[in-house]
Formats: sequence, structure tokens, C-alpha cells
Amino acid sequence: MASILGREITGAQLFWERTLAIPSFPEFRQRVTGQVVQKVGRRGKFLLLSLANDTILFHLRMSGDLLVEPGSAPLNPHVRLFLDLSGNLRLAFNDARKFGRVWLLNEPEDVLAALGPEPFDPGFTPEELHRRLVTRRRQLKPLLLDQTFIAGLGNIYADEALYLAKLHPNTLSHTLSIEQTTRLWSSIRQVLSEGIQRQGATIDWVYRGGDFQNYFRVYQRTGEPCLECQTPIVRIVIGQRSTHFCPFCQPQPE
DNA sequence: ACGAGCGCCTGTCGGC
DNA sequence: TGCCGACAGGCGCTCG
Repeated sequence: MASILGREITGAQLFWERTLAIPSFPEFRQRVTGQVVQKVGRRGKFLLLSLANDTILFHLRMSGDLLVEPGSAPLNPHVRLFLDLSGNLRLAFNDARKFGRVWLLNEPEDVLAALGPEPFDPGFTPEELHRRLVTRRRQLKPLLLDQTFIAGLGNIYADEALYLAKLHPNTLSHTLSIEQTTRLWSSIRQVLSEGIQRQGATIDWVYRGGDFQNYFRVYQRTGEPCLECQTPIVRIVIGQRSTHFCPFCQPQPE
């Protein structure tokens, strides 16, 4: 796969208005055309393309995907926006459910500043996590999904981390001891490391990734035995998101 | 401050 | 077969 680094953006097309959060498409095309991709980065679930004067942010949401392909390749019917790149390449933003978003920003911090800490940041210590937990009174599951609390966790990783930490998803954040917090801290890092190592999960018809789905301990294992105690895994709904846990290993708090 | 409900979207799957 | 609801790796909004 050819790299997009150092390529010049020579054009752009938009197929679904709402995919482009900001600015208008005429301004977007005018500003990006002629700029060179200098750096590719990530912050939380946002992907960053650094240009000379601007940053393009991508958020894939549920069904988004970014593809580097030959400029002459047939267009996937779910492509919502693409950039033409020098060297006859195309960067296509594919998104069946149209939840994904693209921003062009002079100051990416306008969007990124709201994000919580990166789980692998050296400053993100168990003590820091504990400080953040006790200043809120929220159920752990929705709190872990809150990108302003911690950046980067999604539904799979929240469930898997709570299972490894032996914490019920309903547990209120301010009740966690230092010991429980330390377990949660290392569990978050562990499940993210595993997911990265496995290159993510491949689920359904649209989610393209690695094979982490073969190593899920609770996610989408409703009714199957817990790997530790054989108790059937339970599925509940918290904050409109499906939540999977072992009722024996992760007992309901008092 | 927090949680519930809803909207945004397309597609698949299982049950009747 | 066809229809219909449930469900899906996310997040922003309103309301109480």
C-alpha cells in the first residue's frame, strides 16, 4: 500500500453533505487543493491529516473506513468524500451508515480540546484516573464511553476492561478504591493493547479489521460461559448501549 | 451533574 | 417469500 505522506491533494469530491462537518464544501476543496499531507496522526478516535496550514480530522463513528486506492479504482457505493492525491491515488472515506464526520480546521484543538486523556499517556496514572473517577458520580460503563473522561474507548473495550477489572458496569465511579482503580487502569491498557495487536475486530458485513473478535471475553458472548467461572454472560442495556458482563465475577455493588 | 430518550442512517439477521 | 422488529465498534441534543 502506497503511503499518502508527502502527496499533494489535487482535488476533492463530496457525495453526502452532512459528512463534512465544517467548512462548506466549496471552501473545503479550495483550501485543501494544493496542500501536501505532512503527517498522519491520531487523538482519541479522531484521525488527523496535517497539512501546511490546516488539519483534516476524520471520525469513523460506527461504519466509517478510510481507503487508499488507485485514482482509477471503481468507487465504492458508500464513499461519502474523497481526496485526489498526486501519483494517481485516492483517499476515500467510506461510510455505509453516514454517521462519520470530516472537519477541516486551522486549529484542530477547537475540536480535540474537549477530549479526555490518552490511556497510554505517561501522565495517565492510576492516581490520575482515581482523581477523575471520584470527582464524578457516574456509572462506570457510560463514563468509560464518555470521550471527555477518557479518549478512545468504545463499547467493546469498555465491556472487556470492566470484566478484566472485575467491576460491575453499574458501579458508581466515586466509590472505587485505589485498588479497584488500579485494576481498571491496567485493564484498560491491556484490552487496548490486545485490540491493537489483533488489529481490531471484524464483525458483520461492514467492519473490516483483525481477529480480536476471537478473543472477546464478554462482548457478544451473551449466554456463553464465563472463561473464569462458567457462569453465563449476561447482556443488559446501559445508556442505550449493549453491555456484557459476568454476574459472578462482576457482582452488583451494594 | 447525571441519566434517559431520541435522532441520525444503512444494512443484516431471525422470527413469524 | 415478505414483512417487521431488533440490533449494530458513536455521539449530540433535549429534558427532567
